[in-house]
Amino acid sequence: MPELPEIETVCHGLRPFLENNIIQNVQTNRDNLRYPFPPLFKERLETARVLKIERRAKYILLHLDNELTWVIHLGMSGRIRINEEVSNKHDHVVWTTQQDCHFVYNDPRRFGLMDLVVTSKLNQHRLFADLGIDPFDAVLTPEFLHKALATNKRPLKSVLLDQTIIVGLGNIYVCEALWLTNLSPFREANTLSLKQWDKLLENILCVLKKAITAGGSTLKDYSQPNGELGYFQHQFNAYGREGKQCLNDSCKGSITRVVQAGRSTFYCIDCSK
DNA sequence: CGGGCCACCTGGCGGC
DNA sequence: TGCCGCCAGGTGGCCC
Repeated sequence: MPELPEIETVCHGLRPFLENNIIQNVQTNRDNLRYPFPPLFKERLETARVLKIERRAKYILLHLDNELTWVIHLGMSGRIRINEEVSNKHDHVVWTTQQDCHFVYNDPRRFGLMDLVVTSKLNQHRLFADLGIDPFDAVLTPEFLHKALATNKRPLKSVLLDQTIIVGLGNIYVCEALWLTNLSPFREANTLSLKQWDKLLENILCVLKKAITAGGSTLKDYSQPNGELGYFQHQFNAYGREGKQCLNDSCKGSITRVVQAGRSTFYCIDCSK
């Protein structure tokens, strides 16, 4: 479930049950997700208090009172359920708090990861050292993008997916933001005017905000930790709409699916330039 | 070095 | 039914 809006939604759902609470009874049901669990994973988490939960890029950071940060990434299929006692296949990590809340990390494909990192050294950690700018960071401006990509001939689709430039966007929201801006995913980054970067950034922020408000997008399963569905998928204009009519009022075209850098891209050939 | 491709996993779905 | 191929919200290593 994991682009920026979905991670934001998960953080939001976890806070009331985890922040200021003490972790106990951590149980791992296998040795690894994408990577092995770090040494003493269970021991270092148990009795620690969660001070604050925040999102960085598509990572969930749980800052603990023992100078460590619990890093969680949901990969493609990771989910966290709260207070749902039924146990399912692929429930890989289970934990509780002293307040008797019960948490389950479920991840069929195991592209997710968990790690424990010294909080003061987070920025140097290999997962975070090369990350680009968050879309909601004021440092990210049209002027910055225009300048930074002035000689970059890569297609916009791959530039926007590149987490070393802007973080948080994934396949869905890149397709949506480009469609909203009438920009082709094949358009070379260096050919955008400052005005076009301005429009594109505005649409990126707009689509992300709307998706967060909607609780994220749910493609196959529950999105939010409380089991509620995210419902932004009902507002998709491009993603998953192959063969359907373009929703741009002044356009008679339809949405095409192509494979770009190994991933599906949905766009309108007629009105995206 | 930059960038494209493919692997990492499991499951669901459509077609035959 | 059952089997097969394709597809899926991400990342990172390898190879040119």
